[in-house]
Amino acid sequence: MSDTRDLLAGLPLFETLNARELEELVNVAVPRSFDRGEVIFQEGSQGDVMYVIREGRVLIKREHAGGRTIALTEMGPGDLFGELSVFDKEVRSATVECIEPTKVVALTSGDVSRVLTQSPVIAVKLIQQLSRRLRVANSRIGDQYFQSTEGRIVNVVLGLAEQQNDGVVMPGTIVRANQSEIAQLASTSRETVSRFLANCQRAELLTTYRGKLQIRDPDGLRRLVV
Amino acid sequence: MSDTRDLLAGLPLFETLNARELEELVNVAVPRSFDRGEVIFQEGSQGDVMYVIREGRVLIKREHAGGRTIALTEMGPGDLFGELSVFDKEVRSATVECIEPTKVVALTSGDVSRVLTQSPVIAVKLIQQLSRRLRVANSRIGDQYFQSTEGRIVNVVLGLAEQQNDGVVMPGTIVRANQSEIAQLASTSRETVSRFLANCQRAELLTTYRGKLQIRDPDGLRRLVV
DNA sequence: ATCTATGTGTGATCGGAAGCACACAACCAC
DNA sequence: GTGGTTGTGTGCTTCCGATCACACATAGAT
Repeated sequence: MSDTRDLLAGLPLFETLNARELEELVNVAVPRSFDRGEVIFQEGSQGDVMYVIREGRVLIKREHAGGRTIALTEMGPGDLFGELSVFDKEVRSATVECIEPTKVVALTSGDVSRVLTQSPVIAVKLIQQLSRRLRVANSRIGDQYFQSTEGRIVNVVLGLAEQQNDGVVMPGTIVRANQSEIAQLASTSRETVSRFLANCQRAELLTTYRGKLQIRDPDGLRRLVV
Repeated sequence: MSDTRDLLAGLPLFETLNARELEELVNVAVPRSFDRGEVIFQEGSQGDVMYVIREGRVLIKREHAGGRTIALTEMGPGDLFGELSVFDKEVRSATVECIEPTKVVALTSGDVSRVLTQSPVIAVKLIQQLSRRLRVANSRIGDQYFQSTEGRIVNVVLGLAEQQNDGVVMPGTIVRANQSEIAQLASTSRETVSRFLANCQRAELLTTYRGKLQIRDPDGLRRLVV
């Protein structure tokens, strides 16, 4: 599978591997496909496989008795998930659900640790990546308290916009996401998202469609976040 | 400084170092002392030094325009903080304030990375530790949404109780913390903590003092968290 | 064309907790 | 002692946003 090799070679994490090491990894990587709505793994379950997204989008979420759900983050092509359980052998800390038809390659714990212990460079890269994730998580903990609900929704929308468009957000940028998705990422209710987006539309900050929206005035939106 | 060696040798992170490597680290470690209320470093500032707590307690916090403050976590003897900036070279993501007279040893970025690249075992340990921190952070993001304010306060109190008493919480266990500290850790207001603790006292779940409290009925408290 | 699933708009209600404003209590220094 | 600082208890008001309960709009399937 030469596209698996391209995928893995393209990850910052593995870019320092030499051809032979890379080939080893490619040989053990298992490609898998999922439909929209399918769950790749469930919070609380056992598992020591990590995944790299080849195409599609997934939502990393946590659920709670009573049907309440929040999403920790959304991931797309090139993103890596499921590593936590690989490293610390604990059960899955979140559920991963595909919000589009999604293709991934799976790497098992054993395969990864072999590469890891052989290559300190990769270990250091991983440490950096985890550090960054920790920063993001901490910053969200702060935001949940500091920001109003509307501020959080704006953050989510702009965040998705960046993520889905290589970091560039300008008037006209499209964001693929429905209201429930935004609500879960902003830890609020779908109704509140609906009302707020309607207001933004009236204020000509953005235009809404079914399942996506278009940013009209990025700076205007940013100004809503204190 | 032989107690610095004992401190570092006692950390899970460094336990696999051999005598010579350990000695190297001890030689470059700089001991420092802070008073209660002093700030070790501030969110947003530059810095690539990490610290190991020898004695005392610190609060890792984030502040926001308008005086609102939350605490991400409390740390005590043996705990490590400030590593994020060491690994990813970004500015400090949080402020660290001493809530007791505190002694630490400081390790600079250079010293740490030398050890790190030499010893893949330590790198892997670090990855595990960061993974665990990430889990905790994610779980708090969930809790902020899933739990009621009272549930969060209970979680904080029980969490502190464990942390300060080697993981053991039983009737009679003492927790050192004032209401503001608890409020910041639970992201709520001091008044709400006061009211709730008063209720708990009436329900004979715990007894409050000035700056500390005593757990009377751990299970009764746990039952308040759904 | 019709049916079903999926996504959206909006009113009405209602409770929880933040925020303000105090009084009071305990500890510290000198 | 006497004051200053730090910690605590509690009433009152206000308001944000969750929740319930709908109607409606659009997309796909057959």
